[in-house]
Amino acid sequence: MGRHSCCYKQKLRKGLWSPEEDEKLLNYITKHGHGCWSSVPKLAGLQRCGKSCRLRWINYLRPDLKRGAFSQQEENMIIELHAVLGNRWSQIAAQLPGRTDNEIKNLWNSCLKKKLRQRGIDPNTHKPLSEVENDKDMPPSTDKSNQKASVGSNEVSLVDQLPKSMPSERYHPLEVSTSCSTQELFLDRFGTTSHDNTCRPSDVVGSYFSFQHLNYGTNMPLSANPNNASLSFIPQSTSSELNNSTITLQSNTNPSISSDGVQNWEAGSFSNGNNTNKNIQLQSSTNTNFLDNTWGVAESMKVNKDSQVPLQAEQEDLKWSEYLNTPFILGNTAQNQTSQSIYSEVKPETGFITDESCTNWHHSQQQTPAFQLSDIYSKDLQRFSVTFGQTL
DNA sequence: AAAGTGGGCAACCGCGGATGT
DNA sequence: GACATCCGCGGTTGCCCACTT
Repeated sequence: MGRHSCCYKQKLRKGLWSPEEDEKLLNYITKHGHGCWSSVPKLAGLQRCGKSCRLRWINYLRPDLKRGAFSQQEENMIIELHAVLGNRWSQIAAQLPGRTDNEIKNLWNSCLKKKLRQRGIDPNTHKPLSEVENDKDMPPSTDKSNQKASVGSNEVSLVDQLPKSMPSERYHPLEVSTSCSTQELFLDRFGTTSHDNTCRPSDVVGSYFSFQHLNYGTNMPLSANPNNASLSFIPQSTSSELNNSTITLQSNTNPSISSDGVQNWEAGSFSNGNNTNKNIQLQSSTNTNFLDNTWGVAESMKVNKDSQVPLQAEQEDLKWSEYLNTPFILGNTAQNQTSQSIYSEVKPETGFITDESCTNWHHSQQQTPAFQLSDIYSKDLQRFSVTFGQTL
């Protein structure tokens, strides 16, 4: 495992950058691009190592950086993403245009962690502190789902290849048993193209993919249909014309993979009454990603006007923005759900509602241990949505 | 006014993955 | 396959500054 040879060299400046150094680096990269970072300091006339130059560029000099304090939406977004991704700062930063991983990491460590604790939420697990304390009291053997929680992450296990026919009533969080976390599951299944056919997304989505609503300040109705291996986005039925609106992520057997390694997922049958069969190209790339184009969950998320999501009518845009700022809900009865953020007020989460078409695993709020289920499923969904976008 | 303290931030360090030879 | 190099990431450190005593 090699290290930067420049790291061993002496006479290299360390510490804060001077304005002159900034100017040199900025001028050089503006004119020539960074190319090989190890050669940048020499060519730019800097007494720095390449790593230092790269860091300075990424965290400070890059022209697309957004300056200033984080907005509330951005903070919410970070919290939500952290709940999904854990300390994967670079992936979180990828969802926040103009923000760097370092910036987000600092914000988290200095500010957001504190805020969450003040609100009674454990920043590592994103669960209420009381619940976390209870978990600690429990013997390890009684809660396998928590054993996999990694340091600094809230990773929660997911059903691993549950049979399609498994009755939903039997599904209980404590029975969730996996050899890997949800995130790992998706990373494992989606993150590489080298897997054999048993590791396609359809296995996950189609076999037994469960979602529910997560009150992180977003309201994202989705459903999974285990019968046709599809993940559906069901806009909140705030108006009659949207009642039938769905975006179905067709889990094709073989998602197309472009030459740059980006897997392309076609969303079939996006319709809102007036517009049918609109295809949504779901790509995981820095420019167009799952969250950006499909269910960006915060107002601050840019709406890529070039995206292939065909938002034609202004009214439609408005409704989309509503969806993007409301919690994950399964089904189209989301208007009954309170959309208060868990981070605004700690309260037991309500159950989740599935799309009516998904009768195989329909859960009603009355008949399930909704809080536990929702706690797990919602995070699974968010992990899926983000991981889907980030790691394909 | 000086010293102490804590928070925020920029930068460094060390590691692992990817790639080239 | 072994090794070297580069890149990127996450954890940590240390400086700066505002605030308090």
